[in-house]
Amino acid sequence: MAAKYIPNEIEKKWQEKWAETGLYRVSEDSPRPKYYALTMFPYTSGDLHIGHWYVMAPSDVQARFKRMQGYNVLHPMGFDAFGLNAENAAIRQGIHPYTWTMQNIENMRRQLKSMGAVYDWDREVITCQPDYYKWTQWFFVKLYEHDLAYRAKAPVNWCPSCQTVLANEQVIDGLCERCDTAVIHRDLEQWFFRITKYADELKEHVGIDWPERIKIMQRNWIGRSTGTEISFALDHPVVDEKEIRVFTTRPDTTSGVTFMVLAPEHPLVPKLTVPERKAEVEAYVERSRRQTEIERLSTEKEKDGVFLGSYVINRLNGEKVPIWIADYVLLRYGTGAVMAVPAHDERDFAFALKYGLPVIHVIDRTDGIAKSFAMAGTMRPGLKQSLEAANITFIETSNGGLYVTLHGDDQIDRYIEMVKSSLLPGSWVEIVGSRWLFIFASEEGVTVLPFDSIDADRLILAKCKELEPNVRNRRTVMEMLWGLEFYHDMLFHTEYGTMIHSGPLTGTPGDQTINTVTEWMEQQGFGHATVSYRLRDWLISRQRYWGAPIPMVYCDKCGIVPVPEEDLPVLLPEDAEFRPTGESPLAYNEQFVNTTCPQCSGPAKRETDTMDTFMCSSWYFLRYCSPHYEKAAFDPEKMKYWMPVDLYTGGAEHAVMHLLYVRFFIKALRDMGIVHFDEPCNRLYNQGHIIAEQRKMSKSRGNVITPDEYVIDLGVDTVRVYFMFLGPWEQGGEWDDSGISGVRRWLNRVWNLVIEEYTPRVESDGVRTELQRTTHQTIRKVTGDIERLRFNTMIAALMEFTNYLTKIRESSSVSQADWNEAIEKLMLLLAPSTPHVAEELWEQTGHYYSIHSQDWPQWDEELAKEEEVTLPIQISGKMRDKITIPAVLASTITKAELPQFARERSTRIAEYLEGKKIKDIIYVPGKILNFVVE
RNA sequence: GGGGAAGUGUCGGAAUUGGCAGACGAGCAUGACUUAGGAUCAUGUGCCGCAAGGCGUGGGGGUUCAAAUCCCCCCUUCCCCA
Repeated sequence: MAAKYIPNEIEKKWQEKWAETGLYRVSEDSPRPKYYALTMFPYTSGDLHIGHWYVMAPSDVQARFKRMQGYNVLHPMGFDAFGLNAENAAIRQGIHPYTWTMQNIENMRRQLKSMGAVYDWDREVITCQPDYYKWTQWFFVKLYEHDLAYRAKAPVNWCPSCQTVLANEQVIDGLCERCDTAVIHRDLEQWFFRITKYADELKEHVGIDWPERIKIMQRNWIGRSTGTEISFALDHPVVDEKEIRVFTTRPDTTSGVTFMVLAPEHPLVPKLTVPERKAEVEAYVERSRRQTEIERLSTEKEKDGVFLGSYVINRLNGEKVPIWIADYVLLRYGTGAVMAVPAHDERDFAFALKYGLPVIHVIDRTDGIAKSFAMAGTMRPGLKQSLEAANITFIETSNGGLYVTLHGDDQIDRYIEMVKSSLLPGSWVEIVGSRWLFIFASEEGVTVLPFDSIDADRLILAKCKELEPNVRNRRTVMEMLWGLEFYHDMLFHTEYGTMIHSGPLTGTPGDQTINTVTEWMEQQGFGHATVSYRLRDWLISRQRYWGAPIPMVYCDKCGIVPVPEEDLPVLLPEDAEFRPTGESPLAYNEQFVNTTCPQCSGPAKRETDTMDTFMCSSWYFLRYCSPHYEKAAFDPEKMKYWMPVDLYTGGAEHAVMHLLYVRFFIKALRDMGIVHFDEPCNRLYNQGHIIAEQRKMSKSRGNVITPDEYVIDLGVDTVRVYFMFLGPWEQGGEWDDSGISGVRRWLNRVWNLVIEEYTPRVESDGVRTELQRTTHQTIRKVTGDIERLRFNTMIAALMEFTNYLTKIRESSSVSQADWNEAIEKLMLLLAPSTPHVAEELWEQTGHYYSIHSQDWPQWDEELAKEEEVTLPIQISGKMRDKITIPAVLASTITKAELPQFARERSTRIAEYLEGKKIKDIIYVPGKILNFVVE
């Protein structure tokens, strides 16, 4: 009896041997083509959990596969080691962030080693080590020198609990990403990277194979919108500015502007506030400052605002437009001011109704529908009959009022004529929707007033109030119309249509409005086409200790001076004091703060903020190319050899942060001449997430599951395979270990299959060919699946192959040589997935060390080809029988021969066809045969 | 509200992209074996039906000789953005 499979023994044995012999040491002087397989490095938060393994184990399989395929594979590992977690631990437990981080790394490294990956540990990169962050700082200076880093005062997201600034991306639903505290706004002097300079290039993903959904997310995040910047005239005694500019994507609606809204923190607000409104305005500004962005933009919340008491002039029609502030306008977006067109924007419409601001329609409906309500007692008898005669639809109320719906200009015109003659003096009727008219009748005659401007609104409302006491409390015509539910669907729309009520531009058709209006405004000199982005510059300052210090010095004489390369790194002092004050602990460290100016050698102060950790992770893949290089961030030759990355795997949660920053970084370096390519990685793949108890695993939630016990219990190869076998990699899913023993059982079977002696008995040529065919089909399937990162079906194929080989062993019907060959292929196919088992079996079957240095098996398309095919036969689309025929025949048989052929081969089919007339025969060679019968 | 992904047995999932639905594994059932194990092996296992057969891929409609797959409407879940 052969030795049993005892995972822990062979795992230890081979991991030691691989390390001793330097099996996975990577160098650049190889005749093989290079392959850079990068996995997002982990953040040093503590233990690795199975979520990390789910990311790393399949990547390792892919890298091993590429290695066997003959590539010189770089598949490195490192640690993203700066960041808030370490510092928070320091505050809570009094342990220095460096100590805490390095302890974590030690444990994580141990766990990673137990996974048996191909990582070349000589290339490990740790971002919090001075020899790494020296170069992080160096890149900062480079960006500064190329005008891609600048300092500005800006309202920033501030987490009161973490006491630090957060990037927009770190604010989730108005809460801090890390501690779920509500984020507030604060003005601070900050460092920014000019990522917006690259917005257009980042929006395109030229020449790279990235998942469509990531590209879409990045495009949405960048949010490029083309529109028009329009100037509104400002004539105010105490304000120097003579205009307020707004950005809009709907310049065609400009003549419908009935008010303007500024962000509460807009610098003009104090000056534009009239004294009697000062208290109200200040209170509102104060309140919105305390609110989170998400509260301000929430659609559930009713929009509110305050009138400043000042006006701008709409240069299109000369109308005086009141200026309001409202918190749904953000200073960061566009110009911090928007023109409000309540007739064609839902939010503005609600705002106008709430505050009694006029609503003027300036874009025609495209469906040509108009509505009118003829109130009971306002019409002479006979209108009903006229409407019926004209085929106009209406609903009569119990007291004789008519709800009229008009379709098209003809009906509207005819209706106007009918109304003109039917309307009783002292009454009015309005037509809304595809026409905006008020018809008034008095003893003197009939007056038709177009509802087309703010003045018209005033005039019409006054006349209505005279006639009807019920509407005397209405502030606008629209408020009056809104009182009638029948009209609701007519009162605002956001479609593009022909312009109306727009002076010289009236009549411009809907498909030309944007261009025509913008050109016209350009000629008139108060508007121009422009592009606006949602993407903001990347704020990188963090008021924290545990990050790379920003290498800048402030000198009274020379101003802002970067630290020269020979003085880098600016080291973090070891004796920092950790207090949650909101300022970097570095600010209290006098030895750190006080320095001399690199230019004039006079006394100067250091920048005390540190960098966002996304800066550290923006170039770590470059460092892997030459991790010990001292003269620069990387050895240019080695970088040229390895970069760009061939396959980058990691979670989709980095879609708009890390993955956008990395691309920006590379583009910036390219423009500086430091790198030679446009994109950091050619192929990106996002695996899904393993969740536990419906949530992502995290220490704070207490739902962390570590791989360690599974490894001790079942062996690491089983764990690796189980992660792959769970389901499609990109999908992730809830952790459930109920199937893991199945994988272990399978590996047991594999083990026994290979180890136990095989004795041929009756050799059969037929079985031999079949064995060969199955082997080659398996090689083809496994190769294709790893290439496409479909690990679950790859494992299933290997299981099927083992099941098949078990049957062959039972029949003992192939020669020893044929058996050995099949087993050898099986071991090679297993090598990337179960490196330890494969290596041990390789040795036990008398092969030389190491299986991982062997060539990946090739398949022969001819040998893999089926000799016979199973042909399903349908009668009128229903599956009735299957017949097995030679593959050659399947492709040569003619349609005419088929009915007879099928009858001969299948009595069932013959019965079904008995007495039936065949209307049609569908035959897809080797796939399906379908007789369509009467 | 907008954008994206998904919905298949008891469960995880498969289906070469329009051609045998349910591969592979788990679970369950029955049996065999035994140095009684976290075994191992064999057989069965979508639903209804004694059967012939019928029904079945979230629901409803459509295209097609043929739909899990394509089109339209609706429902549910997850992710991203407002």
